[in-house]
Amino acid sequence: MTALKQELEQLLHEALTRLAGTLLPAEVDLKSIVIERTRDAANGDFATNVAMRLAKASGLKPRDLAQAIVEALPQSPQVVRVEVAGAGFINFFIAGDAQAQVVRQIHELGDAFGRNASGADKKALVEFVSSNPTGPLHVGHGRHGAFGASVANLLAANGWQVHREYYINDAGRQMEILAASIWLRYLEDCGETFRFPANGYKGDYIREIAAELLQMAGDTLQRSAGEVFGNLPPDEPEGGDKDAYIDAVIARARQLLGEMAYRSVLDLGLKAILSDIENDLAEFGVTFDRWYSERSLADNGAIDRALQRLAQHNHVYEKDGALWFRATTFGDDKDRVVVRENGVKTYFASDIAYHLEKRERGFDLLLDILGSDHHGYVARVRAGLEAMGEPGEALEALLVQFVTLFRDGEKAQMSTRSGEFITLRELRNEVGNDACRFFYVMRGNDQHLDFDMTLAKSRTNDNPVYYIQYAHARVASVLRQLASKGHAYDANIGMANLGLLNTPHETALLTQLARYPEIILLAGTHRAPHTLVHYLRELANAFHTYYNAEQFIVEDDAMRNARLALVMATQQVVRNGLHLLGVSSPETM
RNA sequence: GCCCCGGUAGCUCAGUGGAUAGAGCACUCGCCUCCUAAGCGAGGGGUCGCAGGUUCAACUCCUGCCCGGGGCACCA
Repeated sequence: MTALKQELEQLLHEALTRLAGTLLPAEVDLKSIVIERTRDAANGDFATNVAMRLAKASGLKPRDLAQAIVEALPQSPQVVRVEVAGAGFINFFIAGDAQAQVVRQIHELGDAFGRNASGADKKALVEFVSSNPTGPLHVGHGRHGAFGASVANLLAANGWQVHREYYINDAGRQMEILAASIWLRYLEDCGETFRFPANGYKGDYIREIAAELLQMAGDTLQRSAGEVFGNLPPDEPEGGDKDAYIDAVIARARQLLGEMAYRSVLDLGLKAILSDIENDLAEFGVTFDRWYSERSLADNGAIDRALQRLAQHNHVYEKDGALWFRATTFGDDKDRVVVRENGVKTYFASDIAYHLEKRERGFDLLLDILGSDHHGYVARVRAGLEAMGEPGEALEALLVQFVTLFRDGEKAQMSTRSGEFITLRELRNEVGNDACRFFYVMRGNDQHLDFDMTLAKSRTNDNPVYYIQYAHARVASVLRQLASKGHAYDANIGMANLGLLNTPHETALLTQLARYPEIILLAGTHRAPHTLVHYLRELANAFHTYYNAEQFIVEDDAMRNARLALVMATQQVVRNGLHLLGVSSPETM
């Protein structure tokens, strides 16, 4: 909420209060005061539809009521003109020097300009990426990283206490498959020959970890192919079931290696892959306050606590030897198994335990950023929270749709080098971190994303990242020119002469600058970084237009410093906005 | 069958119930002896998937239908 908007609200509030009991009912609903920026400058700077909303209650025609409200409005130095327009809009025209005050505010607040306290120190836990540690990150994970980091930044800018977390799925069958895959590649390195399981992980990174294992363990873990594969059920190419086959291979590995050695192979793989993911994300500017292990939930009893909570509230029952959570009571499609017939707890059990544990840590908002294919899971976990006596609304899930890469107008999902899916690292290396971070959040999360690599790489005016960064660099360039022409910016002169900024281009730029705090609030409330992206483009456009129309470094001290104050404020806002998106603000380009 | 997301300009997409539905790209035409032309300006382009409904006012809310994507495990 900008100061001007608040001022107008106050004025309207007074006007409506004056009319209450005469033209308006005694009890006026003050929530009907909505002030918006106008789309068209011909309709003033701000407008309200309050007369149309209250027309029925007053018995007047909207335009007549609007006129009465206008007449009841107190005078204000900020407002030069108020008029009734259209179906009953009240349009406000703001005085130029009042608009220019935003420049002063930006200079005073600097990096903090645009922040607000709407989050009121509420605590949010943003969980994102949480990719299974079975291989490198791909381009879809990149979108999750960029989106999650930007949403977290936006929440923080809105006054939230934000905690960023990555949930490590280190306790499941896919980890067993990882361990077996590494061991089998190791056996190949030891000279054994066999056909690799259809369901094993086949990426090159497995061979790299296997090589590391060979170096560490020598041939101490070697077993003959005959021992390993004797008496196993058929694999898929032989007409068997690939899942049953890989499970048999895993069991055999356990048996031949012993639990200790098997575990060490698994942990080696987990550690290697996790550190690769962590480095990848850190290079991408995406960091976490905590990497939360799924295993630790079982170890610290959180799962048992959650199951007890469910039992206490009478929301579990036994059927077919398994323990079921009565999720249908809470709006889910079907009841869910939490402990299998074989006594093993399901993934869902650790999931609700994890979310309960998040609440126990005191978070008001549990924001999960998930792949769109996880949508069915949200109702379940929310049901679990409610069943345990926690508010279901605390869980908010944002579903991120798929990414399709395009290169030269063609789909490009596969890496030409490895023949596998393009990794995030490859994408970053090809188009650069800034373009990646930016392109990933250009679209709303519920929109499929076509990622145009050719455009992201291009150093042309088509590329929106450069367009915005260029605005920042251009201001830096102006300041360099200023020095070389023997001038220095004088803040006192600049601030004293903000009233000189009254050309249409200056007014347009001032309006854009004043919108920034509103955009931060909006983008934060909607968890919508793309709103900020679009705004920054518009801001850059207003700046470039101004740049083309006017010379900033002029002889007149008052004018020069006023204009410099304006463009430096613009630079600050561009920098603040790009920072929230994880994009750099270069001084030169 | 049920659930979620999308359907807006040739293409990619914005659009908190408000005024003549916007931007970028593409296309056409202009602008550097001047702070970076990675820039600026002008122009053509639309039954907002379809049909009802609510409302002073619907791209926006509700219902139904059509098309596209995804999901519906004692997997994780």
